[in-house]
Amino acid sequence: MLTLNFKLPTMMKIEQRISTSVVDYLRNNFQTDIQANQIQIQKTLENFDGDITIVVFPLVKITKTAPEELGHNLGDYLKNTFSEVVGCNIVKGFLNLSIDDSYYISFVQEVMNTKNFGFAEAPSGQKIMLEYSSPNTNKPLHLGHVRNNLLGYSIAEILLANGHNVIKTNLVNDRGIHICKTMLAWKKWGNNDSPEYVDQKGDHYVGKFYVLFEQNLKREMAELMATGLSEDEARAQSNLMQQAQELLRKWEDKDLETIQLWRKMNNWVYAGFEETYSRMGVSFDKIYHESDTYIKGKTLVEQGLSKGVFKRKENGSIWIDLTNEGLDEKLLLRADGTSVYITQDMGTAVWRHEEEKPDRMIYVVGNEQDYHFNVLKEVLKKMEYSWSDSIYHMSYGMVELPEGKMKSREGTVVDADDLMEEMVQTAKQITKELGKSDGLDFNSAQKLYEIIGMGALKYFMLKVDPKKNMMFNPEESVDFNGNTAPFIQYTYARIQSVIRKASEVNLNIGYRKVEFLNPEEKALIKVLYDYKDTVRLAGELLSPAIIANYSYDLAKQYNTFYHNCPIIKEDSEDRRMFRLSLSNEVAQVVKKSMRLLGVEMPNKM
RNA sequence: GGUUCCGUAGCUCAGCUGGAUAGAGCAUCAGAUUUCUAAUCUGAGGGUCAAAGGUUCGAACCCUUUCGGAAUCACCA
Repeated sequence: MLTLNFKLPTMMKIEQRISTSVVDYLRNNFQTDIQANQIQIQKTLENFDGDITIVVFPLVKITKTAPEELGHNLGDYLKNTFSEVVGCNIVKGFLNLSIDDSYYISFVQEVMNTKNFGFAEAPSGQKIMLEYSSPNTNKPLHLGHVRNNLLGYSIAEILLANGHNVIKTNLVNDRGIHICKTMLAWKKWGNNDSPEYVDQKGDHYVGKFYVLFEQNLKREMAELMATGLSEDEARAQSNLMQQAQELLRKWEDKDLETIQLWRKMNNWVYAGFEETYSRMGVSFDKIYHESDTYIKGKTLVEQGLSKGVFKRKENGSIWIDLTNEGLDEKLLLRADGTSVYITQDMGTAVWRHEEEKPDRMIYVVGNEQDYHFNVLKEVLKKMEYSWSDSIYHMSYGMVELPEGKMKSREGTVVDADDLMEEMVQTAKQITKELGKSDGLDFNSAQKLYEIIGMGALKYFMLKVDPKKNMMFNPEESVDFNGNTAPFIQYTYARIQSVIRKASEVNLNIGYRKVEFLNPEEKALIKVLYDYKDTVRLAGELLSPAIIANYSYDLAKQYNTFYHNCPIIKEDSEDRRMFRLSLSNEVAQVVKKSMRLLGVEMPNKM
C-alpha cells in the first residue's frame, strides 16, 4: 500500500468535515466505532439536485433503520451543524446535500492565496529512485522508448509534486551480446567509417550495423538449416554468432582492442541519444552503466552460490530454482562465466540501495518484462535483502501500430527522431494554414511549432492508462481536435489573450467577492476543486493519464464558461474581476498540470 | 502447454478502486461568430460493458467457467 504525507490543507474541505460529523452522529446515536474513511462521499450526479452526496446504504447495516429515514435524520443534522449545507434531499439511499455558493466562492480566494495550489509542500515524502529509459547502445530509440521516456519523466514530476524526493536514473545497457554483434558488424563491414564521416546521427549509424549483423546471420542460418539443422543449432553453429560470443568473452576479459572499439562506438551512440533526450525534454539525475554493475552482479551470484541459494549445473552455469514460487528455473550466469541480463540487474539494485538507501525503487519498464521483474524480486528476497519488497515494476503496455507489429529487422520500426520531426512539421503546417504564426519572427515561430508538435505527441502517449497497451495511429496523433494537447494549449493561450486585453483597459487580476454563482462558474470551480485530489491520486497510481484527463476536463469546462460568461465585458465590476481571477487560476492549473506531463504552454497560438 | 495481462459506441479511450439513468473525443448529421482567439461552442443519433453463472441492498469493476486477443516461459537484452 502506498502512502503519502500531506501537510494539512489551509482550509479543510467540507467533505472531510462532514465525514467527521457523520461519524460523530453515528457514534452518539448508535454506539458504533465507525471511522471517517468508511463514510462514502461523492459528487452528486448532474441530474440530481445537490453538490455532494452521502451514500447511506452501508450505514444502514449499523443503524438498522430504513435508508430513507436515516437519510432524513442525517440531512437535518448536517443542515443544523453546517452553515454551508443549505439543502438536502434523499433519493433511494443517497443523501444529496446542497452547498452554499459562498463556499465555492471563497474557495477561489483560497486558490489564489495558496502558493503552489494542488502540490504538496515539499519535501515531506519518500526518497524514490526511479529508473526509466534504459536504452541499449546498439540501436536508436523507437516508439516504444518514446512512451517509456515520457512516462518516466512525467511520473517523476508527479512524484515531486506529491512532495517526494525523486532521483531519476537511467541504466544504460551498454554491454552484452547485442553490443558485440554491432561491434563485429562494424569491424567486418564498416570500412573504418564514422558517423561524422558519413554525416549521420551516431545512434542511427551504429543501429545500421546491428541490422546488418542480423541480416547476415539470418542468411547464414538459412544455409545451415538447409543442411538439416534446427534453428537453435544453426544459430549456435553459425560463424557470426560464434565470433560475437568470442568478442563478448574478450570484452569481459578486458581485451584492450575490444574495449577501445566498444568505447568508440558507445560514444557515437551517446551523442545521438543526447540529442534525442534533449528534444524530448527528458533528463536524469544519475546514470548507471551495465558495464559497471554486472561485475557486482557476478559477485552476488557467487555469494548466493556459497550460501546455497543458487546451484551450479554440470556445465558450470548457475541457476536459481523458483518453481515453488510459480516461476521456473532461471539462469543467472552462463556456463562460460559471462553474465546475462538479470545478473547485472541484481548488481544494479544492490548497488543503488547501498548508495542511496531509497524508500522505494520504481522501474519504468515494459510489461513484456513482467516475468523478469518477478524473478528479480524473488532472487533478492531469497538473498534476504530486507528491501526486496520496496522494488516496484511500473509495468506499462506496449505501443501498437495499425499495420501491426514493430520489428526492427523488417523495417517497421517508428524511429523516435523521425516521429518527433514529423509531429513538429505537421504542427508547423497546420499553424501556418490557420495563420496563427503570422507576425511572429522566425525563432518564435519555430519555438511555437516545437511546443505544439511535441506537446501533441507527449499528450497522445500519456493520456492513456500506462498499464494498458495502446494504439498509436500516426494519422490520428496529428489530428489536433478533441482530447489533445493543442486543444488544451489553445485554451491556455486564449486565457492569456483575455488577460492581456484586460490589462489594456486597466483590469488586473485580484480577488473580488461575488454574491452568487451562475451554473458555468460553479461547474468550472468544481473542477478546480478536484485538482488536489487528482494530483494525489496520480501520484499514488503513478499515472500521468489521470493528470492528462483532468487537464482536458478543465479546459473543456473553461471553454463552456468562456462562451457563456463575458469577462471584460461583464457589467458588474466585482464579477468582472472575479471571472478574470478565476480564468487566471484555471490557466495556472492547466499550465502546472501539463508541465507534469512535460508539455509546454504557448502564450499565443 | 504453463503463467500473467487485456476485452466498454464504427474507431481511439475515460469510468475517481462496489454506488444513482455507463461518459468523452474522432467519424456522421444539424446548428452558433457585427461580441474577450471558431485550433472554439451547442445539439442529435450510436451500448446485451465479450458470454454465462455466482457474491451483494447494489457489479463494467469482486469470484468461477467459456470464448477471443496479447505478452512471457532463451546460455537475447
